[in-house]
Amino acid sequence: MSTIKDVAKLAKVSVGTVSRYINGYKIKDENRIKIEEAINQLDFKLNPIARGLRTNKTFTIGVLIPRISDIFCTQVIEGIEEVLNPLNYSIIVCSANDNFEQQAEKMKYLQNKCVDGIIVMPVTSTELYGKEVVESGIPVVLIDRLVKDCELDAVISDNVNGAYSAVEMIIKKGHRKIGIIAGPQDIYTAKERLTGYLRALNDYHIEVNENYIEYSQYTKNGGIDAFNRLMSLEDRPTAIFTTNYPITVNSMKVMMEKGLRMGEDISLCGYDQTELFQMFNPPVSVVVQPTREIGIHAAEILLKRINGDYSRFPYIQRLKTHLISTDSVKTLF
Amino acid sequence: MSTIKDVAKLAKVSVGTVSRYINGYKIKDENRIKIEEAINQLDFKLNPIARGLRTNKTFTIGVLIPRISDIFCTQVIEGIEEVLNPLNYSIIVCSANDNFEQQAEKMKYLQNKCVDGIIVMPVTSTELYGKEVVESGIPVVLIDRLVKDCELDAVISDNVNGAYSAVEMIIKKGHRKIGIIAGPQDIYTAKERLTGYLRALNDYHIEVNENYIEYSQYTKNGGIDAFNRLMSLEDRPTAIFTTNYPITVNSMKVMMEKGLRMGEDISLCGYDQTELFQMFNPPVSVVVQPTREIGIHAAEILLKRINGDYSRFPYIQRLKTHLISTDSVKTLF
DNA sequence: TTGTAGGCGTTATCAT
DNA sequence: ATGATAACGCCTACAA
Repeated sequence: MSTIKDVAKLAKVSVGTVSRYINGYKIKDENRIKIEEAINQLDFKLNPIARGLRTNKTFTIGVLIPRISDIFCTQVIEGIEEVLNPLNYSIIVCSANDNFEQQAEKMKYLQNKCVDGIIVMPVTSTELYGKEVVESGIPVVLIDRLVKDCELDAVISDNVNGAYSAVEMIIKKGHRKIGIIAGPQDIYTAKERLTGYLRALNDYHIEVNENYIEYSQYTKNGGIDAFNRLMSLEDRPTAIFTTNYPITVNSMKVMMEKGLRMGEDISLCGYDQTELFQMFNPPVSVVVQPTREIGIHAAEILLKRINGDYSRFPYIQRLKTHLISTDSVKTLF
Repeated sequence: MSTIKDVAKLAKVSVGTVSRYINGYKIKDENRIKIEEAINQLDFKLNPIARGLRTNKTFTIGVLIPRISDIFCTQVIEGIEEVLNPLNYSIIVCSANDNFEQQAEKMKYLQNKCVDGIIVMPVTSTELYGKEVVESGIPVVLIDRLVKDCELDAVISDNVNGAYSAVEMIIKKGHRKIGIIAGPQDIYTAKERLTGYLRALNDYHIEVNENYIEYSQYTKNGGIDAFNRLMSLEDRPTAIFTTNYPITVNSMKVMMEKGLRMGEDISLCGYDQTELFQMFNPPVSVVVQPTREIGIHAAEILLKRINGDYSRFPYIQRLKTHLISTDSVKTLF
């Protein structure tokens, strides 16, 4: 690997001139040409490690998500890449494995790795595990979930209205006994979706039946027990709103096992999209989040902060969801 | 941020001693204690950038995959993480966006980023785009696909036997008219799966009908036309083997649209697993790859190479698949 | 506009 | 076992 020293020698200029050329400062045309020739000839590549040592910038950003194999997370990452890659930033991906201790650890880890900024999807909304990192001054942008008592930029989707639109659709199809499997109320998203549910019932003057509100973890196996409890009620709901992907999938699984026909014996509306959902018979109604856009906006805000622009901080951006309405929710009248 | 200089000053030793302590060399107990105290007091963290400049090791490895939101890829990454994270390596994830030019670009990009090694899932098997990078001496491990004329370590799944087991199962259920939607034959995986198909037919003395062999791209929308062509044959196959995830999904989509019942009007066996596949009625037969294991083994080989151990190079590791056999393939006799 | 030289935080090579 | 010091490759005053 050749260095700017080699380039300087070959071009018969000083390293300073070479460095200035690289960094876009004005130099004599004559020198520019000589330098360019030397760079080509030596196949010179700037060493980002050395530069990072001087400039305290590594051109890498950390992305910390609850789980790597979660399609929601990776679609967000695609959005992030779309923005960051053209600017030559690389992204270090870390998984918290759905675990808040690991989240705190990985936050510190990324800080120690000298990333220029961090985009994090918190595993819980009660507290930002890894807060010390934020306090150290490194830019951090939240995605998908807000965290209590935490003044940070964030890009989330509008969960209240997302849930509202789903429940509204269910109501308009004639359902009155509508169950929900909500997530843990210490998770921001989960809380908001429950709020949307309650708000819709309220707006349409439907009395809330506490028995129809079930809770479940937002982890991989969530929803199974909750769904079973709803099904074993004496006056069971005619429709169920499942508030995230695993809960939706697992509820469907239980339905299959029990021989319940979706949209016939029981209506279902889920959250988060998979292409496969639309291939069931009937296709599954879902609230779709703008995953890619979340990534794009998060990356853009982060860049702004990295470049020292702290205007409108903390900036909380709420993106609209959209609803896919299908026969998985039966039309009663 | 404090440096080892600060630590040295506070502990009243030289920077050399501190550095030696950090790197696990023997130092006087008395000094060790003083240094540890100083480190705690200053909350000293080693700067990996500076270290990297000296040692030419960054403790980051690059992972280059065709597409980030592909579940197969992310499961592999989880395996990689499992091995690398405990060792303090971080992984930079890059997507080639199913495009060989981008693959070449990203290979160079990773090299310029000074990663210690690269794990790459090639977008095609005809050539390793980014070969110059390999020639520069940086360790590279292939996953999922081998590349022609390319002597590199690789971890792949046994596609021949994977396909063989699927077709064998179909045959044993009484089918004789078995179609296949194969992938582009310049992709190693695709070629092997076709080989497995042919070998199974041969072993069971079933004549190959060229009309039953269709090809399709391995991209997101692959399989639709191919499936339609098979369906429009006068003497159409009774069962179809779809050789990757998108083709499987899209074939199912076409079936739905045409009102063909899977496992009844037409039998289907696919490739690659999604939890949703098992929730259809009937569930979908598939060949399942050991994704996580591929990641684990790839990371382990890469580590070996990074540490200078080039024994048994190039080492090609072939992992077994397993078959989920369901009623999506009808039992004829 | 250019060259020179010091420094970024480590590690490694000397002597001691 | 330790201390002093020269690298590592780059950027950036500073002086010219």
